[in-house]
Amino acid sequence: MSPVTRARSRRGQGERLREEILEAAEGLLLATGSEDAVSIRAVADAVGVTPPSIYRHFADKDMLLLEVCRHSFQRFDTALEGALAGIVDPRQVMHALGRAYIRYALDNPEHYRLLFMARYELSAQEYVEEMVTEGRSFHLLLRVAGELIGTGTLRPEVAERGDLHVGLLLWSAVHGLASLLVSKPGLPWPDRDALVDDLLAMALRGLSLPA
Amino acid sequence: MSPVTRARSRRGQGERLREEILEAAEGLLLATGSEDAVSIRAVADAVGVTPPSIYRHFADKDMLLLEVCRHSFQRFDTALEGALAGIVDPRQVMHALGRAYIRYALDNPEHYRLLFMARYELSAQEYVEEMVTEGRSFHLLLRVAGELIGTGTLRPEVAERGDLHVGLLLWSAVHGLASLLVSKPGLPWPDRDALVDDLLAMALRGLSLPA
DNA sequence: TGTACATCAGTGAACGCGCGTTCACTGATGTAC
DNA sequence: TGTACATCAGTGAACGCGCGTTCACTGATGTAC
Repeated sequence: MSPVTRARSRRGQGERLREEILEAAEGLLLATGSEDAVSIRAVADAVGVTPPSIYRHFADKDMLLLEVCRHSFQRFDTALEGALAGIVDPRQVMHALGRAYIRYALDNPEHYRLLFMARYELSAQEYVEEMVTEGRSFHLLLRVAGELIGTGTLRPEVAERGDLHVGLLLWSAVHGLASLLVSKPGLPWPDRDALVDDLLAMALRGLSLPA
Repeated sequence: MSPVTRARSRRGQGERLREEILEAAEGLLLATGSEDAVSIRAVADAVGVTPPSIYRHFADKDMLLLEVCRHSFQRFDTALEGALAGIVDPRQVMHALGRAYIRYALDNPEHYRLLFMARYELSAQEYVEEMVTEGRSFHLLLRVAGELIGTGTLRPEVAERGDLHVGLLLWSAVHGLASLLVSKPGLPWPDRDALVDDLLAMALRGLSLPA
């Protein structure tokens, strides 16, 4: 119960606390599994600092949450990219991507909620959507969609819609399963791996010409 | 600014207020577009009554929200069923269902959030998931999935998984698009109707034997 | 037909809580001379 | 090498707010006699 004794940061070392605050906020999100648990006071407590000192590093609570979001997007990007090592065939890349995507959502449900399911007020909403469209994962998705089109094996009426259209269709399928698993874990889910594989097979086959 | 003058309910008419409370809560959700705006006090205000009188009709706030949820599920069920009038071919039923589903989500984004995207505490979570699995729409989904299997036009390795598996795959695809449209309205969405149609075509084709 | 009374829908005031945020401050750190 | 001083990371106390919930109550309604 005795508070953690912190050495005050040396001059010019103030940035260290900033990082600790972000990590604590992310940790709280993961540990409590609830966005509501991330309050200025709870974060300050977790870091071992008083609430006002948060404001030296973040303008207000919204900005803090936005930065947590940015961090989470980067973790997410890294996780997806890591799953693609050495795979070149676009169909296999898409499978690996989908599997890694759903795995990330299941392993980090609260982060996933924050990235793709949460509601934000108008100004924050804009920022978060920009994080999506400017993010590495979104570009990865579009690139793979483009490569799929490039193989010439997609149905022409699909291919001509372009990579954004194709990418969003694939993302919809994968996000649908991921977010249902996250928000309704208690449904009578059949074997998850089979479901994921069948979903990806369904989506890719549905876009493709008959073999 | 002057408060609405309400006649007190006659004896035995107390149930009327209960309905008004539910309607006000739903209205608040729709109007403000935010679950946070649904507070006991705000609901009481909207109805023209003092906060404590809510407790005559609902044990606590969670119970109130749960009842709002139940109401919303019924509106949702009714909307879906209404879209199927006269359609018998399972593929056409699935298309109509998917279109109605996404239309409902876009027309009632906050209700959709409440039903399929929100986080609930443990006890409430159970109730809501029961509302899903016991609901008319879920049964409708399973029935259509079963009918699709019954046509003999699905791929055998898919058909043999059963209607729950097939139903969840179709739901995933549709929910994915619906929930992305709801949570990321600012993305560079191509034509929505085309996207919906292509998504449904993709899913159904992906599950089916080549024509 | 008139009156005393039980019922019960809704009130008014208050509680304790955790929240985001502010403000004037402290005191160790590093620097200028 | 020693000392006065500016810097600035972090503190302590307090603010006002809206919230869910409680409690003892009021007073119109309907009923029993």
